[in-house]
Formats: sequence, C-alpha cells, structure tokens
Amino acid sequence: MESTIRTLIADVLQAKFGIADVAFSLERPKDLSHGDYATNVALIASKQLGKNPTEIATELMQVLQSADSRIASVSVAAPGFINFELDRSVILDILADVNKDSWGQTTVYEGKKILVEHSSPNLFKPFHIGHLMNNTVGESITRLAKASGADVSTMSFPSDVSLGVAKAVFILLEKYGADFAPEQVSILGDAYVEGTKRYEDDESVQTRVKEIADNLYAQTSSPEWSLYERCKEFNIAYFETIVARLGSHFDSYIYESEAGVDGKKLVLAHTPKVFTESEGAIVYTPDESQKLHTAVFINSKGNPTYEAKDLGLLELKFAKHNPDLSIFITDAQQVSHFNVVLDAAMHINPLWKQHSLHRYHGRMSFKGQKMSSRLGGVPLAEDVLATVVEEVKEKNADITPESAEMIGIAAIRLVILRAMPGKDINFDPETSLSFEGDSGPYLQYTAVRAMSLVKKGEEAGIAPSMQKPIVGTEILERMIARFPDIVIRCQTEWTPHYLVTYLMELAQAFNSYYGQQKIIDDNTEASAYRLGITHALYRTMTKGLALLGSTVPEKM
RNA sequence: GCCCCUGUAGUUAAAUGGAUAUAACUGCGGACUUCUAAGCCGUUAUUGUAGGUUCGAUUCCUACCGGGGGCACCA
Repeated sequence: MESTIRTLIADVLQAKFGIADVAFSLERPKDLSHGDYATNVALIASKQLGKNPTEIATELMQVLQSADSRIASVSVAAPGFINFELDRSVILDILADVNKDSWGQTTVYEGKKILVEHSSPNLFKPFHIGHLMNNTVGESITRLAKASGADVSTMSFPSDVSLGVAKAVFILLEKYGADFAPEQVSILGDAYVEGTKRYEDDESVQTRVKEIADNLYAQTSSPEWSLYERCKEFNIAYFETIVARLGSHFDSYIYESEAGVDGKKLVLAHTPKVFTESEGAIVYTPDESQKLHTAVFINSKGNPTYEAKDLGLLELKFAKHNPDLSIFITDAQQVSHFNVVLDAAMHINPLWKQHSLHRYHGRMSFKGQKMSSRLGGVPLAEDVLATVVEEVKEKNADITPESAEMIGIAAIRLVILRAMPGKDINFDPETSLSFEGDSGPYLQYTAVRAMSLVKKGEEAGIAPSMQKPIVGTEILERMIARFPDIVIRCQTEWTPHYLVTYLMELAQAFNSYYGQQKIIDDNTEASAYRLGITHALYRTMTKGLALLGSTVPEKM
C-alpha cells in the first residue's frame, strides 16, 4: 500500500507540475485523525515551484482523490500536509488475519540465523536486579527475533572462573569443609561477600585465594576444584530455575573459562600484527580516528583479561552458530569495552564485527528503600519479585498464586520496557511499580476483560464475527490493524518500547469504547461484530504482551 | 583532561526533522439500579541555557550548564 501511494504521488507530481525526484516522505501519522498515511510533498515542492504549499497540496489532492479505490479520502491540512484515509475494507482485510497463528509474525528476518545472548550470570553471585533488567530486554528481543521468521537460538555466557569466585570458594572450604554441597544459593552469595571482605583485610588470605584461583583456572584436581564443580552445577540449576520463572530458556552456554582459553590463543596468534606488547602485557591500540582507548588483552601474568575473553567468545560463537546476526545484551557501562573488542576483531575476522549488534540497557536507580538486599545494596531479583507478588496478593485476595506471579512479572517487565533502551530507569517501588495506569497489569486487565466478554457472549450464544461491520468501531479497527507494522518497526530497530506505547494506546482506546458502548446487547448481529473486535483486541494484546515476555492470566 | 550517553508537566516515561509536544502517577472534580472500578470522563508544559541549519527543531550542528558511564593489566 505504501509503495502504491508513493508512486501515485510521484506520478501526479510529474503530470501536474512536471517535476520529478522530489524527496518527500510518506509516514503513518501517530495521530489517527491525520489519516492512515500523510505526505509532506507539497511542503518540499513549494520552494522548487515557488508556490504556496497549501495551493500545491490542494491541486494534488483533487487528482489523488479518485486515483485508487482503496483510498477513501484525501485531505489537506495546514501548513500543507496531504492526508490519506484508507477505505475501511483495506483495514478489515488486515483484521481478517487476526485469528491466524501468523498474527504478530513477520518476515523481516526470514531465512536469517539470529543468535541472542543475554542474562549472563556471575556464578556464585545471586541473580540481582541488573540481571532482571538484562533478562527483560534480552527476552523481549529474543521473542521479537522469533517472530521475524528467523532461525533463532539463545545463549548465555556465565562468568564461571574469576578471582571473586576463588574468594567465595575459600570461605566455603574454611567454613564447611571440602565435602560441602550447596543447598541454598544464599550461602554462595554470602560467601562471595564475605570472601571479598576477608581478601581486602588479610594478606595470607590473598595468597591462599590466588592459589585457589590458579587451581580453578588450571582445573587441577584439588579439594577446591571438586567443591567448585559441585557449586557450579548447583548455580547453573539455580540460574535455570529463576530464568524459567521469567519465561526464558537458553539453548546453550559458552563459559567464560572456555572463552578465556580461546581468546588467549587468538591474541597470541595475532601478536604483533594486531596486538602489541607493552609493559609486559599484550594490548590493542585502536586507530586514533576511532576515538577509543588502548586496552589490555593479556595481562603481564599471561592471563586473558575481560577483553580477550570477549574476543574468544566471538570466535566460539561464530564457529558454533555462524549467525547472520549476533545480538548481545549488556549494561550500558560496557559500551566502550565492546567497541574496542569489536574494533580489534575487525582485524581478525571482519564478519565478527559486521554481524554483531550490541544492545545495552541502562541501570535501575532506587529512590525508595523498600527492598532490602543480601548483596551490599543491590536488590536480588527474587526479593524484588517476592515484594511485587505480595503487593498483587494484597490488592486482590482471590488471585491464584500463578496469576499473582504473572501480574508481578508483567508489572516489572513493563516498567523496564516502556523506556527507550539504554536509558537509566528511576525505579521507585512506591510509584514506578503501579498496577494502575500505564502498566503491565493494565494491559493484562484489558485482555482479561476482553476475554471475559467473549466468554459471556458464548454463554448467550453469540459468537464473535467480523462479517457485518457496524458503525462506531472504526478507530479500534484502525489501531488493531497497525499491530503488524509496529512489530516490524520493533524488529527493525530492536526497540520493544514502541510496542509498549502502542499497547497502552490500544488498551486505552478499547477501555474507552467499553466505557461508552455496551458490547453485548439485544442486537445479536451488532453484538457479534463488537465481540469480533473484542476478540481481535484480546488476540493483539496477548500476542503483544508475549513479545514483551509477559503472559495474561485467566482472571484478575 | 579526553571520549560516549543523557537533560521533556510536581513525578515517571513517550514522541520515524512535521501538524494542537503524547500518556500515566499525584491533586481536584465527575458519571454508573448496565457486560470485570487494576476501569471510564474532565482539569496542568518557556522540551536545561544561548546561538545556528531548515518552510518547519524535543529531534540535526556549535558552545555552555547539570546528571550518568568509560579511559592499561577487575568483570
């Protein structure tokens, strides 16, 4: 449709004024009262023609009005926009797909292989609010990718060996002995915190911890190694449980320890061509035009740093999956780190950089002190979830535990996803986490209400039908019909927040309609149609929420 | 010091270079003997400051101010 209108405008412009190659835009106005499409062609052409834009627009409008039967009306608005309103039949044609499985599915990345990496846990450190944020963004991007026709696989990159891990192992060995087998993740988290403290205070501890670290890196058989292996297994199981609770699943893992071994080899193989030696370390110095900093890849002790590990990860990722697009999600803090790593990767395998896409999220800052933490001020994901689910139960005593969980998760996810990716989120549990207004529960409530109406119709023997359109539902129809375009935009730009904004507006439009118009009344035929639109709303809301990693409960 | 991100109602967010800057929260006011009130209706802006580009700037450019992050052996 868009290209049809485009060529139409270009043709009319040529015929009427004899000009071509005008770089005009054709957009979908955000305000529905401005039609389905709008063009600024008259504003652009006015300089070239030396005429008033409104005059040009009016002349064009007269020809365009009868150019295509699918265009219901064309109008001119100040200061010279031409607005097109599509015929209702075009909109209803789009809505005819609403019950198909393909509703919300696009072909944006059809035939492509996409790899999404997110939620990378730090073993021995519990899943905290930062992970929750990362998972929310990552899961939504995964769902968008899966709805794009691409072959999608997911992976996570657990940080398994580090000095921090050695510190925790030191405490566990000392406190519980070599046979220790973990049963609660909090014990590991506490050991991590305690280890960090003891390490700072005591030099003999430092020596022992470093020894442990060496043994873990080298995987030498020792009490610490076998204890570590048990903890690692436990940690991964814990990670999978909490991530499953959020609706995520990972097809595979690449461990930081593997990436470190690989990265070190890779760096050495490209020294001194790409990397150079400096003060005992091996570093990469980007070209000055890149405005990036020099980074150490292998430290003076010969160990791979974070940058070498990420370089190794690139090689392992591409060897294993060979993706056309490799998306990885991290905190915004790491932006310049990855710019350096990818710049270095350019010299080894340009595809690694060209096929990589770094999406980052901001941080959550806290105003309220409501959520305590076992980890030095950083709230744990489980605590945050528990607090929110508790609030849901307080609000509605009849709610099932499953529904309360769904609502709580949606409340948190939508707070994160409604903001533009990359921006910090000012998280005040008192106000940000509202269950009213622009919120996850509001969207869920709207879907539940719609489904309840459909069921009510069923009881009355009225099935939803879109066969005989009635007056009054036009705006809802146009809004629902935009869903596929919104999904495409989110997939193209990897920005879930457009979908959030859209769903909020859609919910408002439906609730407003609901407030002023009875859906089921004595007129069976009209009721059937209104139920048809109601059901379409339910489908769109459910599919939309699924793309954001949230589900809709049966009852609220 | 250098580099990157960011600044929008009292608050939290939105806005593909376009039209009257969009919502929500809070406050105040309202409707309902009616399908779920987590709902509906009404009521608030010098877009940090100063310039520039443009028919048109929250959006692009420059400078300044404020906030966040990064800048060699942590991840």
